[in-house]
Amino acid sequence: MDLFVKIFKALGEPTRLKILRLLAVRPMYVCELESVLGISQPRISQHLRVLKEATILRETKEAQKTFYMINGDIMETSLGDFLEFLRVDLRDLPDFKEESLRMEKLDQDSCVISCKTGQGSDLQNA
Amino acid sequence: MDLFVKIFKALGEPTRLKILRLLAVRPMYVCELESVLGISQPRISQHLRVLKEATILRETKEAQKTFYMINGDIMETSLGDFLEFLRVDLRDLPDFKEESLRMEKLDQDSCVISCKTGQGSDLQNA
DNA sequence: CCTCCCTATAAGCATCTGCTTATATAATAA
DNA sequence: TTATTATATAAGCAGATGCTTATAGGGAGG
Repeated sequence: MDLFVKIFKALGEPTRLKILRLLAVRPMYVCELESVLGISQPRISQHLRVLKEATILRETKEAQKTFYMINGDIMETSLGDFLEFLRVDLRDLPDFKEESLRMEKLDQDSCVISCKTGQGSDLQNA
Repeated sequence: MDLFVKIFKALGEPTRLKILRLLAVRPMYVCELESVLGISQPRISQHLRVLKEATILRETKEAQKTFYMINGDIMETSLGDFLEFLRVDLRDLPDFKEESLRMEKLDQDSCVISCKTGQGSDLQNA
């Protein structure tokens, strides 16, 4: 889940989306991105770092230049994984261990209509 | 592009991802989410609003309760659209009109190795 | 009516984020 | 060496974000 958050956070910024879209055309040097985007070099470097730390990009050093490219089929893969994450049984997700139990308890008590009551019966098990 | 940013920004937050994952099991009332997640009601309401404004969720009012659910197949659709957005020709994206031109110019001048020079020839057209 | 229940919203606060300017680092060229 | 090119990083600041506490408002039931 943490990786999904990191990836989505990286994608949820207009400048970074633009960089990603340009690198989808072809890998580029930082200075090329600077020319094409028309924004400052530090600004680009900072966004590239975020995208790289989210495993979306990877880099290759060439002399003084740095060549940035999309990390393989990361987008297809990770977005596919995310849809799968939404589909699988909640009990199979370690991050949702407690939530899974509370939800089953809640479904058992489905005869109880009030939320307040449901919460009460839940607290008995907390 | 703005919608993509909005969607990814909404997804790039752990609490919201958890809410989304729970609603992938079944639609729920706010008070149910409160019980299952074990976090405060205002906190949930605020996150629900963000997800709703990103078109990820929709709501149905039932008396005092509000029923939240995932907005159809929004995730499959929008993530598919995003992959398509990364694939299409840059010139077909209105948001990349200027970038598209600058990039073509940059590719024309590919004989010029230096970024500095490339930037110079680009500025001639600015 | 009055009182809960459910939800939304507002205010205040601490943290995070993205930008600019300035500087550091490293490789290349003169 | 000194200067230049390419990139990364740091500092500082304004605005955004997420949380808590408090409150508002609408419906249900006594």
